[in-house]
Amino acid sequence: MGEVRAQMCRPLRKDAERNRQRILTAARELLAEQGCGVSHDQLAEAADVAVGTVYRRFPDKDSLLEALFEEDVDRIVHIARAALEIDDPWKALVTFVTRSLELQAGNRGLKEFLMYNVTSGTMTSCRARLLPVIDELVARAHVAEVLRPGICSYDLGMIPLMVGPVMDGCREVQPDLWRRSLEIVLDGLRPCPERYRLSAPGLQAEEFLEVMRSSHTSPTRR
Amino acid sequence: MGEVRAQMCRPLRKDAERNRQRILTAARELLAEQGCGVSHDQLAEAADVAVGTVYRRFPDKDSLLEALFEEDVDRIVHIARAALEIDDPWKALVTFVTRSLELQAGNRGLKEFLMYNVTSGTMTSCRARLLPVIDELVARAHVAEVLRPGICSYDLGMIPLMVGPVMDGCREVQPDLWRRSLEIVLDGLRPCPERYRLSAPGLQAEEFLEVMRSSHTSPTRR
Amino acid sequence: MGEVRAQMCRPLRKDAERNRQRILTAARELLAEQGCGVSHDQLAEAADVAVGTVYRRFPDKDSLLEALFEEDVDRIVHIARAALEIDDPWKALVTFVTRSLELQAGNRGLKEFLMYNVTSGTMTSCRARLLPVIDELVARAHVAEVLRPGICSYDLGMIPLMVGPVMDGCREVQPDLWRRSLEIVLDGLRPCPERYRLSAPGLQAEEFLEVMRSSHTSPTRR
Amino acid sequence: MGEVRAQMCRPLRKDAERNRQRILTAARELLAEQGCGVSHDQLAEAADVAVGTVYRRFPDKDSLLEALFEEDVDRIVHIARAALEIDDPWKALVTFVTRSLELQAGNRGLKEFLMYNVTSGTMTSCRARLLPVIDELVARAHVAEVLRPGICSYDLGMIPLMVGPVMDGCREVQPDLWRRSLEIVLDGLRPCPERYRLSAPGLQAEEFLEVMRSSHTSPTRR
DNA sequence: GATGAATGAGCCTTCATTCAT
DNA sequence: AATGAATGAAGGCTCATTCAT
Repeated sequence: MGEVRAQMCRPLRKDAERNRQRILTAARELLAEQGCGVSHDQLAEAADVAVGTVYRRFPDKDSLLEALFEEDVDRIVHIARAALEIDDPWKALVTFVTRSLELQAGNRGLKEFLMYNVTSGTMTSCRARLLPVIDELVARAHVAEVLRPGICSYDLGMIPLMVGPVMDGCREVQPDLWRRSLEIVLDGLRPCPERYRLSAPGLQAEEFLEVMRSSHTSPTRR
Repeated sequence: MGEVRAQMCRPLRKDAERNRQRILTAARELLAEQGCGVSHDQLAEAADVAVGTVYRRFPDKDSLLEALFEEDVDRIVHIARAALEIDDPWKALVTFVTRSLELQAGNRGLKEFLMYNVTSGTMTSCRARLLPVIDELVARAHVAEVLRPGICSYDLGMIPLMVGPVMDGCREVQPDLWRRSLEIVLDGLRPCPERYRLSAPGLQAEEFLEVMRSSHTSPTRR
Repeated sequence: MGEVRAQMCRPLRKDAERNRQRILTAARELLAEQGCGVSHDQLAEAADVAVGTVYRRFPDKDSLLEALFEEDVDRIVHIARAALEIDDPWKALVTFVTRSLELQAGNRGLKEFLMYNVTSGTMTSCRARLLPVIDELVARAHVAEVLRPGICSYDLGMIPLMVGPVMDGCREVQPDLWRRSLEIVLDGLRPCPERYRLSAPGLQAEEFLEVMRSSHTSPTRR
Repeated sequence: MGEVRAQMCRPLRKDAERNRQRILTAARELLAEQGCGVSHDQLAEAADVAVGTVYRRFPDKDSLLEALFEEDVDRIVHIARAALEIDDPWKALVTFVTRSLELQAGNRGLKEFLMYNVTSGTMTSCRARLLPVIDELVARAHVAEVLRPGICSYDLGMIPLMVGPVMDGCREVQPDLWRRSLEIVLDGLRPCPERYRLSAPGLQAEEFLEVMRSSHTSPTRR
């Protein structure tokens, strides 16, 4: 919110911009380590500015989280583009998902943000940036028939949500355990003609797509 | 801890037991709605007792959460037993998982508890109660060759973690959306001979089992 | 207070008396170690009775402290009597004071009680029991002219107050340091003809005695 | 601690300094009356600031007590310096001790602080400020042979501890009664060649000094 | 704009005391 | 009489947010 206005109005004064960067840098590190619960005071101290400055730049915690998240999305877009270079469409998809999750693995704040913002406006706008690339990854896989029919980009979008808690819960035990759960999910995305079907299957693809699209155009606010 | 003693020593006095139930009832509702962050004061007010009473019965938040969780585990054990009555081994497994998740769907507190207690002692003891039954479900499925080789009970244990955030994130959009993600995971558990394999697969079954078992015998303390 | 009534009315029932003793025994130990700040719950637990029982027997903390103090006074009277057996009047006095303080040295609760009850009714009645014996010690010393003229029993009564804080403050450094301060005080009690005098001396003996006596007949209540 | 930083870094902002003074003023009064047990809430109300402000300035009770105590020490140093102006070495000593105690007489908090901080770091640093001046008072008295051989500054340091409880205990009876006990102690400090000796004297001077010095260089932490 | 002090609500916890069982 | 559960005031502390400097 506050962020948006700042970007619209005019470029920030030089020192203000420098402070903004300091805050972002400090916040990135702190949030990755300690999650979204860090206090404004901690942030301010780490950034070596006063609390008031944090508030001026990021009127609420969300606007800060969003700014950080935007940067993460940049990287994920980058990963997705890189994956498009891979010839094997399934391998491309797997590479994209795996790389994205590795990004998320060490970043506690990011996982929390994802969990509490599935339907937020920020998430919607970020999805808008990601969807074209992911759609292409998905489309290629469908053409090659290496993806279970009916799977769409939104299904991929759930994966970070699903794997995050496994990362957190198992880190102490074995930091890579999440890869096993991911493998199961990826297997679940594969086509498998002779597979048994649940008698009462969940949402079918068309219905699912409609629900997701409508929700993201006019996002539900909590 | 405090709870344990109460259960070991002798039945509570009648009035005490009544208050204990009041607290549990209020807590169940509050936690389901608002998550584990509810304060002792809120609990006391909702249960219509004084704070001190809450503290007497549940000296720390954990002991309360654990009491509630025990009840949930009771139900899940029940669900698992009921599933064993189903002839079709795959259907039994699916039914168990689905019913368990339905239990969890409306309960924010339960989901949070699961996420933050993967390696806790409580979770370990609860797992000890659940594992025998689940093991049987899994064994039957393996015998019938309807479960991907290498899948074990611990893999099933990750499912609540994985589906929880999808439930939360999508509730506002469409409360049943998680069933679709679950379907993907369940498909991932199916055997599929001709399936492609990831070039760099995650933990293999044997290694995985060893890690999980060792961690749960002497659980890592946070 | 409550104590008094209990003693007046009738002998306690046997189990009640047994509980009373348990409480006193536990309290003696706990208070000696931890001072007067121990909670009723601690006391009850240590005595292996319920809090309510502590309250029934000793309606307020003071009545318990007083009961314990009575016992201490018994011992001090005993010490004083024993000191009267010593021929050298000065040595008798010194022995009495030193032994009393040794009693007090390991008893944090006793020191605190003394400090907060100088003018209490209990203290007054205890003093009444002690005074005759101490008076005799003092009188003998005066006759032998080994005590500075004007010193009276009440002056001796201040010594435990004075040495207590030295005991507490220096225990960690050297548990016997208080003996040095005591020595100074004892030296101050000796006659010393050629001694300089303070230009503005404090209360003179007669006045002092009068003040003390009047205060102790009808003790000021805080 | 919190205090220290404030004093080191830079002068406080004007409004902050004003609040700090308010707090100190209120605290001085409250502590003098009610002892060190006053709560942060009481302090805040008396100072007409919010609790948070008290905490910001004095993160723990100790830092507040220390700030107050520093001021008291300032005054005592002043008194000691003034005493050095007095020609008669004994009279100088007596004046110093008496004036210091008068400062302490009406201040319950100060007495408690002294009693519970004999070996604290604060006390050690304060002693460091006082010792030079007191040493001079003591040295002059020794040269003039009006002080019992072996008495040192540390012995004088015990006097406030000793007289404090007498002040408290007797205030209601007669607020000046402590002067009589002080007189005894002062007499104990006088030289007196023909005086009897205790058969088993306490710590001798050399040993005493060593104990005290070592303890105050590296103070024992409670 | 930046600063950081002040605010005060709100959480956690303990404990003296009462009173139903 | 004994028990021990319940009460609730009170103290300790933190932190998001505002606003004077």
